[in-house]
Amino acid sequence: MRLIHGIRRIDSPCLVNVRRIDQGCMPMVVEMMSHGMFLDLAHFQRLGVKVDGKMAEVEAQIYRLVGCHINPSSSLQVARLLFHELGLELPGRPRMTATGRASTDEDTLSLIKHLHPAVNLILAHRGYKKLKGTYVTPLPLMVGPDGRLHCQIRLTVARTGRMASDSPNLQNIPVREELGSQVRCGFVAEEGYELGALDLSQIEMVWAAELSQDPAMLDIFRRGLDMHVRTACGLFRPDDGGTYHYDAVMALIQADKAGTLDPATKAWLEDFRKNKRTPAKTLGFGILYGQTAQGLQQNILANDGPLFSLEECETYIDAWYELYHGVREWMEVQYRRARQHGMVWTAFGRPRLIPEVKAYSHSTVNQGLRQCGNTPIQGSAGDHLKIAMAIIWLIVQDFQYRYPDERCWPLLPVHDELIFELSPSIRDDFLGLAKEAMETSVPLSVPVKASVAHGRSWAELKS
DNA sequence: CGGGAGCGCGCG
DNA sequence: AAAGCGCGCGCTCCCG
Repeated sequence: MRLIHGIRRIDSPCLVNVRRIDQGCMPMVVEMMSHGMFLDLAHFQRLGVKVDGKMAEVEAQIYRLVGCHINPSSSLQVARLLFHELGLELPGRPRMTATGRASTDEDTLSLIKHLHPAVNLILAHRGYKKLKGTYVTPLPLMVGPDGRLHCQIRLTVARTGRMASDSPNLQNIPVREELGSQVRCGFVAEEGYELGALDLSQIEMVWAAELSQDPAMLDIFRRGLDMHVRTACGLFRPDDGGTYHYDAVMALIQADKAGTLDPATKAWLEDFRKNKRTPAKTLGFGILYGQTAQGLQQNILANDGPLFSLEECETYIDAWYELYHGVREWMEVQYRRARQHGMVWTAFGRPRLIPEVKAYSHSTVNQGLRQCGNTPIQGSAGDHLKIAMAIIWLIVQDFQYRYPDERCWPLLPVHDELIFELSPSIRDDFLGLAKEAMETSVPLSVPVKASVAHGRSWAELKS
């Protein structure tokens, strides 16, 4: 099978292919950097005042509680305050950083937040300070004379082949938390235009299915099922000992969307989401990263899920690999490949050297093995977006030629999505064609789905 | 005062 | 202890 510009799927290292992929997306990348993103400076101004207010409030509360001024940004001072002066005890073993100092990161502090009100205040302060210092204050200062924010897009820094952004990094603009997503509200289209987004749906899971050719995974994506519900039904048992049935759960989800669910069933569904589907989703992503039982336990907890014992976590990891056994076999192939060749590669032949697999240290070897499992998946998805960009670039040029008075600007790639600034009059046509191009740019064993969104600000692009 | 670890955390 | 992949970056702390 042959893709654009002679790019092809190939199961061996192929630098010619890599050059074709990276050069293919260059025209769009160059244009993205030169357009830049438009900021609503007044919004940032208001947000700054708001965050400053909250930060001052929290500082005062901390002072009132502990009677002295500490710097919540200093992990040393925080550790001294919490663990020595207040004498708070961590459940389980003490958590240390790599250099042997007491850890004070969010996961650690959340374990003791019920022991003293200052803990939550310190976390809150960190959040505000991060928001202010990383986004709200510096970004408006980096706007160019054209009123727009230009980043550098790096094609080759990430060793998986993903793109990266710096000066500033526009690929880590907040979105997950409510207050953080207000930063995205400040990324807007210029007056008279709109932002549009195209997203490769679940692309890493799709590539896991494609690379491993695991039958159960292929079946899920071919039939367009909800993988996490499916996994949850395969892994978990209801308290009454029966089994969850995929079709029954999906029927409830549909009914919930239609708003025709009685309160009791709705509560049951919420419980299923929180305690079954989300943990199954967390587990699935963890698997792609080579996560162990300990990490999984923490992560499910961090995602507001139930506390599983380490034994349970191990059982679930094993059960996941049982459910999708092709993935385990594929990972073994990657390990062997790395030991033999010292490298792994993506579906398009982009190689990554993994010298760690030959190291003496166990932990280093294990780190290398996790990279072996993850790199072809993350990297193939990265190649995939680059190839999609090369093809969508043709559509962009076509629109720019046919509608010289309208705007059709690519602005930013974000790992599995593309952001554009568009005239409303061409928006639907362009996004429709680009969506189709994105879905067909790389033919796989399963359908590739792209999702589309548009709105005045970046915050409205969640589809 | 500039440079560089170390830590922590934002995103996919 | 993060034994979770890939990035970039701000702040603290310490050094020369």
